Amino acid sequence: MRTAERNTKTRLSGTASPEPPGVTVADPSTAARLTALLAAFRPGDDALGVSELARRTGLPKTSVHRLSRHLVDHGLLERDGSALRLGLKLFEIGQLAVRQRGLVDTARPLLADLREATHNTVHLAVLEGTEVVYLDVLRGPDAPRLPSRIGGRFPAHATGVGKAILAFSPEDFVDTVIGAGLPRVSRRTITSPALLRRQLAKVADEGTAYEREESSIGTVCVASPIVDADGHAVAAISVAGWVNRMRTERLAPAVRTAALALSRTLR
Amino acid sequence: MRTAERNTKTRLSGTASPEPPGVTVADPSTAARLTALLAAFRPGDDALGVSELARRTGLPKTSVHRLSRHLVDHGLLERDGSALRLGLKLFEIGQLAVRQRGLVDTARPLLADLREATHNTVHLAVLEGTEVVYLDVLRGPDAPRLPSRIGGRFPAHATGVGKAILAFSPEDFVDTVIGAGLPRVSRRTITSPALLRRQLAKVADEGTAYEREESSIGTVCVASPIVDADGHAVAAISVAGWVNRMRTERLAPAVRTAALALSRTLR
DNA sequence: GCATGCGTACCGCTGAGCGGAACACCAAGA
DNA sequence: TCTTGGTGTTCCGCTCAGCGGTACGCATGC
Repeated sequence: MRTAERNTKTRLSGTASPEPPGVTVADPSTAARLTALLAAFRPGDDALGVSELARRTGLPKTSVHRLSRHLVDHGLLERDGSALRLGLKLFEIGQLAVRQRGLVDTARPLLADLREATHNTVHLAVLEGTEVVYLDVLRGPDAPRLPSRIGGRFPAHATGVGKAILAFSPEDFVDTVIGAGLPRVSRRTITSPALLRRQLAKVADEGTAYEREESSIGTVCVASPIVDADGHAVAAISVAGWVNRMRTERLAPAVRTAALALSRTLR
Repeated sequence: MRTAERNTKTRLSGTASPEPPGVTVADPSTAARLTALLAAFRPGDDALGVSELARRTGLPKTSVHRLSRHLVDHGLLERDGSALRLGLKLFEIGQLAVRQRGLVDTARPLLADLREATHNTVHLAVLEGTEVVYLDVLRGPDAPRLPSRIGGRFPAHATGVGKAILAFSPEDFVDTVIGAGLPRVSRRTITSPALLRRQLAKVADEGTAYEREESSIGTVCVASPIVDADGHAVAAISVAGWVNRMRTERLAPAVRTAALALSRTLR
């Protein structure tokens, strides 16, 4: 085997399993190594060194060195001295990735209206696995410091948009998410499968999902799904704000209306 | 040689040059092939088929098939039936790429203020080669249909932000851009090196760059560079609007002020 | 001095990647 | 109906791009 199996020796755990702990790449394909390298960059950090990347990916330092040189040659990475950062080309391609869906462009004006009308932060998100990915975030004028970030991820069950999407997704899909576990994000996060299912049933009935300090203390949110012709959710929008300043029930109709309009436009 | 050299036969040009015309990949490295595949997607198009991708990249259909399967496995591409589109993971990584620079986050509030004050579309862009890449675009309420797009490219010499950056860049850099040619974008695009140099000198003197229907007929724009401690431009911001509705001279101080403030904040 | 971290270079082995050939499929046109 | 030309996909033997251990130069900080 060509993979860096030797790395296990440093953390000598008696794992007989084929996959050592960490983010180590099992798949020896070059594509796997390259994506691992790109995915090694995390929200917080700036430029990373070869050694740090090797540590994160589980690849030999030598390999990281060579691969990164290739990626730099093609603009996917950039050199800053001897450190590496994600290249602008990735940003360009990434923008195309969402634009392809058409969702962002179509939703933009409506989201802007919604922010204007509510003076709060509005979100557009899709489901990816058990998490939501924020495609667009328009911050309100007096918005709280929300954990949501364009391109950022968040556990679906802990967000309004997540619950809105799940409520309009096939049953077995919800099972998968629940089966994967409901990690606690804030003090109020729903971690009980039964409670979640009860809430989702209500959401499916009303068309709007509420979230009260389940993702971060001090904030609440109302969400509603964007559905396709079959009634399945493809995305969701939400309005979020301070728990003591925002009356979620009052904003629900606005969010619901915008979501319905968007669903119709996309059809 | 392993590369798809055979492709030249179809367009049998007597090129003895090592690089056949088109976007064909000369570099036989896997990284090159993978990036070529990702870069094959263009702003307009939605999901692409294997054959189309093979045509665009110059790679054998078989290779595209295999490579794309790998990329799909790792989330960089997604399958839609048998067609392929850019994956959401690329969007996520792409967002990190700009966030790493800190520019976007720092500029956001100021750009929002600028839009609020001017009621026009504001831009944040950096220089990449001979073109500018838009990192952020905040559309004004009564904005014209500008060709600028987040993540989009545009020839530097034909935009306000481009001229602002060039005016505060090392001489030899400007030479390179001019040497690469000044393609005409609109009827009013500056294609004369001498005229461009004269304008850049004025921009360097005043700190603001103007653009009058040089990128698209009907629109004008005022721009000002974000400079580092050495006085070199790292980016630029601009306000753009209708040619007959916007008085660029009047907005110049606002743009200049915002740019200076941003430059100071980033230092 | 001597660790310990870094980024980088050398170089022989080898299997992942390669792509031609052939496949099944689905139109549109004869 | 049988082409013809376009898809996407599978097979399989050859081979060179990628691999990674080893080694080096250079900063750090005991």
